[in-house]
Amino acid sequence: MGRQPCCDKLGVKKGPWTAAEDKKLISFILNNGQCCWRAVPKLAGLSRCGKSCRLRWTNYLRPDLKRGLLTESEEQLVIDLHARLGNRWSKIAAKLPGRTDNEIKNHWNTHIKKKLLKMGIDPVTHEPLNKSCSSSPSAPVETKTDDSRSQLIQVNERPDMLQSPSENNSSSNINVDDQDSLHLPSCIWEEGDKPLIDESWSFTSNQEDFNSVIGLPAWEENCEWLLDYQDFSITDDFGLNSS
DNA sequence: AAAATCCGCAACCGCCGCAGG
DNA sequence: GCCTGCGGCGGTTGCGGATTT
Repeated sequence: MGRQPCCDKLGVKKGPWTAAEDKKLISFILNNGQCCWRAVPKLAGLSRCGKSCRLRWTNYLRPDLKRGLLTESEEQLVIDLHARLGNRWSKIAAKLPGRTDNEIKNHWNTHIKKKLLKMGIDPVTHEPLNKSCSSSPSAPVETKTDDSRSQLIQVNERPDMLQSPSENNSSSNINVDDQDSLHLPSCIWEEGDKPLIDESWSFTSNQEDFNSVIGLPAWEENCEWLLDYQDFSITDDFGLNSS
C-alpha cells in the first residue's frame, strides 16, 4: 500500500538492449551495487522496467557469466539435476557456476530435449521411452539402444557416479579432457542448495573485492566481449562508435 | 541466388512467495 | 491479519541468423 507499481508500463522501453543501455546499467551497478531493482532504471537513467534491468544483468551482463555452449560435463550435470529437480532451472543453475537459469532452460529446450528423445529417453520422466510410454503416450517410441544412452541411464540411476567426475570417467560420458568437469566439486550432491560459488556477490563498489570473492580477473578483462559488442553496434545513443 | 524453413537465444509475461506497511 | 509491491521463477514468444531447398 502506498507503494508505486514496479513500472508504469507507459514510457517503458522494451525489446533488445542497446550497447548504451548496457553501459549505463553496468556502470550503475559497478558504482552502486545491486540494490533496489525498481530504483535502478531511474537512477541509471534508463527507460526500462526494473525487472528488465535485473534480467539483463543476471542473464547477460554479469561479469562472472560463462559464455558459449554448455560443455559435455555441464550438459550431463543438467540432465542429472533435471531428473532430480525437474524444471527448477534456478536450482539447477545454482549448481553450475557462471550459467544462468535462462541459459540452461534454453539449452534444455533446444538441445538436450532432442538429444534425449533421440536416445529414446523421455526428457520429462528420464525413463526410456518404451518404458514410460504409458505416462506420455504421444511421445515417439524408439527402441534403439546405444552406448551413450546406456551411459546416461547409468548415471541417472546412480548419481553417486557423478560425485567426482574425474574419478568416474570410465563409467559415465563425462569428458575428462574437459577442464570444466574438473571444476565441479562433489559437494553439489550434498543436501541443501549450496551454490558452487558464493552468490552473495552483490558487491558494492570495490570491483577488486568482488573479483577476489568470485575469483575473477579484472572487470575490464572480463568484459572484452562487451567492447566487441559495442564494435558491432557501430553507433548508439552515447555516440560510442567503434574506435 | 532467392525463398523457405529451421534453430537458438534474448527478452517478455504472468504467476508466486515473501516481506513491509 | 490483510493488502500490496518486489524480486524471483518458469513458460513462452519473436526476432535474427543459419541452413536447406
